[in-house]
Amino acid sequence: MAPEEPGSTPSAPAPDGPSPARATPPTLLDLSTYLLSRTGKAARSRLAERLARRGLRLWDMAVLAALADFGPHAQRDLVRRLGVDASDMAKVADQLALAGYVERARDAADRRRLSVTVTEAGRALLAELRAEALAVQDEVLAPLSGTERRVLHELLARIHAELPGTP
Amino acid sequence: MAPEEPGSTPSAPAPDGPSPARATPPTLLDLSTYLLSRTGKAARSRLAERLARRGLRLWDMAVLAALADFGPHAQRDLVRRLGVDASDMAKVADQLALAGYVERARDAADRRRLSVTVTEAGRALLAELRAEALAVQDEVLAPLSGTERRVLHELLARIHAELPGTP
DNA sequence: CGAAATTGTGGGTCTGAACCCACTATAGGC
DNA sequence: GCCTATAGTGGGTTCAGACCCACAATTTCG
Repeated sequence: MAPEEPGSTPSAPAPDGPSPARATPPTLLDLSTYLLSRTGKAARSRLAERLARRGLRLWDMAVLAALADFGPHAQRDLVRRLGVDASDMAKVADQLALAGYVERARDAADRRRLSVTVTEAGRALLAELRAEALAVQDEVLAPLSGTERRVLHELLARIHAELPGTP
Repeated sequence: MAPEEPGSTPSAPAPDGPSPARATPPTLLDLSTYLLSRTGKAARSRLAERLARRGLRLWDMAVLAALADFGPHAQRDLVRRLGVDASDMAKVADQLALAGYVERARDAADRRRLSVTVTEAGRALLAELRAEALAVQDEVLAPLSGTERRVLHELLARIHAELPGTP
């Protein structure tokens, strides 16, 4: 299991890297679980940070995307599609409506329902957010070639498709 | 931009999937950022949940791995290597020592330093945790073949290597 | 009609992660 | 010997995410 390596005693300047003893344990690097978790976290936090600068959260983007892709939803359908808590969705929708990115209207057929629709401003915002996400992607995937990025995307898509959403 | 699709009105039973209107917005699925974030989160939370059943956190595993891979560390070196807050590391080390997975001893040369060493119990635990991580990996990467998993691992490793740790 | 279920909302809690400061003990420069 | 820097610790705060309950308005079922 090769447990013996100096590292703590800097007597032998191991050819590991520039800084001393900063390397991640191989036991962790061997785990795809670990790499996936780490890179995923990097991607998420970078995007979240960019959205935060606009006063937005990741859920805001998800809601806009759902509305732009699939058309108007009742709030409960957004809840089902995105797997958020209904109460949290109410808050997100409220914020987005206040900022003018979506419009809410009582459904005439069932007046309990609130039908949510993207506005033009919402679509424009979504386009910008998409650009931000692509920028982050470019940062994170910097070491990969175009082909490699496509391969990665395809593999991740297959994994994602099989993940239990909230069934 | 193909914004028009029924989805909300279940008049047309689109051949999307079994459950109605549960599909993730393509705008999100197109982003490798999103897929990376989602799959990474799935991996991390699954592993975290397994560790929690043993009363452990992810950091415990990271510390054990560092000690097993690189030998004894002063606490401050663990802090540097893993990028944790010194105060938090103190707590983790304390827990691990209490449970008998590591031993702490004052460094004779510099009596401010606490030298942390894995015990046999610690190594045994790490082996079990590694097995748990591999089990999670098998769950998450289920849709991929062996070759594909190797490709994915290699791509992720390259990405991870270029991520700014905390320099 | 009356009872039961559903939709949206407001106001919480609980958890983990990350961070920060004050303090003690020790070391090292001068 | 003094003065500054460093190692570890204890006791916090802050923040986001997920969750949960009680409630009003409304629909639907018996």
